[in-house]
Amino acid sequence: MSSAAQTSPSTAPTPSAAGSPALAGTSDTQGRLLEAAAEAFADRGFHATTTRDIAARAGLSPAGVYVHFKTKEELLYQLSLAGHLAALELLRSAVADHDSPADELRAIMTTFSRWHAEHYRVGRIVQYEFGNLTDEHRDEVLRLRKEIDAVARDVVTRGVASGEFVVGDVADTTLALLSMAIDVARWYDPEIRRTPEAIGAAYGELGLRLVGA
Amino acid sequence: MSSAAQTSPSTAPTPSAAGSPALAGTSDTQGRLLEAAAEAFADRGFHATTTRDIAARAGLSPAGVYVHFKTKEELLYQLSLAGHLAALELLRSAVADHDSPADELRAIMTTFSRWHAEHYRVGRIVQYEFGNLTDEHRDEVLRLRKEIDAVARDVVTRGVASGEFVVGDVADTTLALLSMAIDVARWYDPEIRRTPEAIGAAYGELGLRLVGA
DNA sequence: CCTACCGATCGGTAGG
DNA sequence: CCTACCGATCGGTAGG
Repeated sequence: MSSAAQTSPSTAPTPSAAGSPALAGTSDTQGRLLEAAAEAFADRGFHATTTRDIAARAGLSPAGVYVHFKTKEELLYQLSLAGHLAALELLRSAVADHDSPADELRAIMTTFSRWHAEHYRVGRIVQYEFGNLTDEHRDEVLRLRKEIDAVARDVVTRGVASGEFVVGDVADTTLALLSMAIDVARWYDPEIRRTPEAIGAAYGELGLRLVGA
Repeated sequence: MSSAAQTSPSTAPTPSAAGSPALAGTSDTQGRLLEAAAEAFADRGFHATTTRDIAARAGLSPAGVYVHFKTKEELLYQLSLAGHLAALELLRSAVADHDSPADELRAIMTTFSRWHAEHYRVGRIVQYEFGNLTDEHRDEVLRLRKEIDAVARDVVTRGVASGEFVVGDVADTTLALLSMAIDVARWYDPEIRRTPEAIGAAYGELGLRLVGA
């Protein structure tokens, strides 16, 4: 239900800048800054967002950002990391909760596309602001992206092996499946009448069609 | 073969800033500026690109951009407009060249995904820099986007009517079809071994699967 | 967490 | 199409 990665519930007053990438309903200043940055980065993009804008949205002075984060990129990194971790965890849970490739694939597509609708701001940051990370941070996040791909590819591979799926090419098909769900973050708008749940359900079925199941 | 919209082959020396959004292999200064801007906008994004960088790539002084374009956004607009026109023309031709919904859909998916690979820079500008246009320019381009959607939706609608296609929901399915092709611009990298042609062929078949044909 | 501020850069213009 | 430049803004820091 939450977009957050697992957060150690440290009530200890550790003001470390490497703090938890909570993002959920936190009301502490660090969480407010992350939420403000998520909104701004998703709406205007990383470079078009000023640290002053983030600070203002969080109710701080222009320099208030730097009390909690070393750089503007650090804010992007925390959001990107938390988003990737959440997405990976979501896919892994979807697979773990089912026991045939078809059910797993439906669950993956349902949960992944729904997530990109519900959390379309973080989704956009994950998918489109990736290139603005530092080299080190990009490399780290890239590892998570490969894990996400691997989870999906594994389901398709097993479905083909069991004869449940018939596909032309596993890699092509996996990529197209993920594309459908990822692109939701681009076109989703909270104003539209389709709910994230309905989108998830539709994409679960579309995913099965793509593998001939 | 070309990414350009129809260009009046004006050899007349009209140095108008409203000149042709050629983008093809033009070697005139305006074309060089557009190509330089396309590279920079696609690689770093609109806001992260400086007019000085564009000018340098085109071999001009820092202020050289303003000889040909009123603002940095004007450059983005010309690229976005030309890209949308090219994409729309491509889809219309694909439909015109075939005479059953299945063949039309395969052609649409093949050409659209191939185009997003071959012209992934312009594709990224079209899909992801859209929000950086001025209100007027965004409205104008939005009309083209709706026409693009309409071409695809019409093919799906006719396929359902003729019984060739079986889909859950026409709008959902159309959106998912376009998503697959559009997302190519996000992940495509000229370094990979898959060619734009191979991607097009694969996506043509994937599109048919999605409509149960 | 704030005030005050700096150095750098940027889009755009003046005036050839 | 260039040189020279301006006004504004921005990320980040000093020093409380």
